[in-house]
Amino acid sequence: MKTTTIKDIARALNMSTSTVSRALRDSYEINPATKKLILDYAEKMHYSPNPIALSLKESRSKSIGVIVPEIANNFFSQTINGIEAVAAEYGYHVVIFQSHESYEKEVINTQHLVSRRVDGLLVSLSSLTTDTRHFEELVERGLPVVFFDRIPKNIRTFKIIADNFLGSYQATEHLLEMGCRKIAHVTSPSWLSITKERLGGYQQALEKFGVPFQENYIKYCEHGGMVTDEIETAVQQLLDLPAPPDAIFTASDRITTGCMSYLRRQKLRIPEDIALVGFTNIAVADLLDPPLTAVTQPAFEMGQLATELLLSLIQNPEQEITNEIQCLKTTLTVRASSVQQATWRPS
Amino acid sequence: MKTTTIKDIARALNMSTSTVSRALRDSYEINPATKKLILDYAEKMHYSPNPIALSLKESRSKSIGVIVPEIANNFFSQTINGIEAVAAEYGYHVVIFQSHESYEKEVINTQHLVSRRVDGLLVSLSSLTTDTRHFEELVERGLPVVFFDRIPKNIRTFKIIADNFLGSYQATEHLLEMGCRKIAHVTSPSWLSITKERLGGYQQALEKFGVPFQENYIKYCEHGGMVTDEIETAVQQLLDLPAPPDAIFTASDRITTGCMSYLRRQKLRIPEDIALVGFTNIAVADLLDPPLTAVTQPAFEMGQLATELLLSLIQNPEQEITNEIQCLKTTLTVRASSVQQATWRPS
DNA sequence: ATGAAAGCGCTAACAC
DNA sequence: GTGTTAGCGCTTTCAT
Repeated sequence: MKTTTIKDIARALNMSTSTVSRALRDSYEINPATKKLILDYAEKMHYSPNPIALSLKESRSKSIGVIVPEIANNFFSQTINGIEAVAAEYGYHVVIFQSHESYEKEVINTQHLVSRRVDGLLVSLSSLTTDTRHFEELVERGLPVVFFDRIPKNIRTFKIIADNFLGSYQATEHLLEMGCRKIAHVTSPSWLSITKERLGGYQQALEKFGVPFQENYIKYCEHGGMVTDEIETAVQQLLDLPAPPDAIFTASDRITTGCMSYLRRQKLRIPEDIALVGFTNIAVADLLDPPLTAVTQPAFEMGQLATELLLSLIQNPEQEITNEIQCLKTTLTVRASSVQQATWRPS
Repeated sequence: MKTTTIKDIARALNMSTSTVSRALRDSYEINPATKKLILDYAEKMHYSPNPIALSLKESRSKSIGVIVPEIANNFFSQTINGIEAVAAEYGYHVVIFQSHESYEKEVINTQHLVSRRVDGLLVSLSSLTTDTRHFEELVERGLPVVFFDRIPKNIRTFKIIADNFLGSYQATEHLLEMGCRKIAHVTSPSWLSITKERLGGYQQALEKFGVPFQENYIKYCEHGGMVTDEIETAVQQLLDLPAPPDAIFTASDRITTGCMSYLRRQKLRIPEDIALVGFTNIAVADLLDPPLTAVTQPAFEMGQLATELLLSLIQNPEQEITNEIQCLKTTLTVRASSVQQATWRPS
């Protein structure tokens, strides 16, 4: 598509490109009459500055890269909404890549984005990422990077997370208050930050209630639930225990729905046979059978905050990183999946 | 972040930039020894070509723009997956904008993407778009544009849709076979292509069964369900009819869940009091209460196909547009929301 | 086999 | 108030 350039305008109006450039940027040095002439002509020709030329000149792309495990996921698509909202406001555009929970894809995505010359990076680690040197190196080379949700240890930069510990504590406490004592936890891989944080909250709640922690009630899904099989195996192993759980606390969108689906296929009644609470942002929690008790994260706000920090880092890369980790509150919404009809009345 | 340029390499190795450039592109004219020297040094310095410089030179950005109503939506996030898969394969990156079902935002997004110099555009119209001149003009100016799902009339370019007519026909036929005779249809605004196509299939099924079409069983949601209120008003109006419907056929993710949620709050039993079938790609249809009968679109494939056509158009803008509209098959999955227990047995 | 120079679109330092 | 020029990183034509 042929587009008008400053040069075209200059030639048509018989002046130099710098005059045109200055007029378009509304410089005070340009004669108002000339300015009007140029502006009118530019308007007429649909002139719009070429951002690529500008990027080249100013060696910045005005774009930020985002790497998430997957887009088709309530939590991440909500986060992306927040990211886009802030980015757009500051004139940045957003290039999104998916790791599909694969370490290799994450590394390749990173290389792509760097070679694309994004001005900064927003990352939530894939479930199979244990080695984060590909990011460390970038941070050392001075590229602004902000992590959210699944964050690395030992990389000194901003990180935004939900209060996974407290969210998980509250969910577990709720199950305990409902009378459950054999609470299983089906979660993401053990090495992920969110896994550790959530496991911590779970343990602390147990402790408060004097319920001993049992290792075999914890099941890790390596692929974060991307592989249906791993969820079903985990749940079946739980059901096969000598003392099968009376409740399951699940740690992500996919694990939660996968788990619920499997329990139903096994004809287990929720919550009568087994209670269920999910750490999930699924949109239709109250339309499920039964309505699902859920801990939700402020996904949109997390995306916003992460982007604001990234942009501030882009504008001032030398700034001191205080408040390295910021924690946003989760919300526990109690629904029927964790509450025996007899004992429960809506508040 | 300081990156290595061809110039840096040239200076370091004491040769000209053209030699370096040629070596990096593996030109036959370069002495193998020199070539190796350059390649090794480039490797060592993490050289990667600056795509911005390339874009400027070749006046193409190797990026495509996508405008969808919203990302946090099963259908569109699945489509985007398909888009990204194909784009990545061809070395293109994808810039996504959301219209949030607003005509004004759609126009602004379009301008943004054009001024960003995307090489092509992939669009699904917002529910409030009745005037498509902003796209017509681009197509006339020679920008490759491909539409999917919600497509305009009278713009001569490729369009990908699901077989909305047949999908809708089958859904309605199924309800009729289940014995429903008062079938309401809650759908998107009347002017959208998908609305017309789906209404057409609905009508044809009624006709086949000799059931008269009743205008007051059709409810349009102007904002495509983005506003919860419009859905609830629509459903309530249906329930208030002298002969309230015995079934509702809903036309999108949001309308479907909004409708289901309202019916439940009104303590209507599905399907005993009223059957429900949704034209929706919601992931957890079988976990809902009751499991939801749904017509699903091949969203991923639609994204793939649309992108392939767009890229072909980018590579050859002058090509003749044959097969202007391509139609992919939908799938009807029957679940409990449309089937009385007594009469139904799982196949 | 290698180098010099122009040009992609734009800005800004430096003339005049 | 306006023009000339160099340069952002890269490719490519035209020398040599």
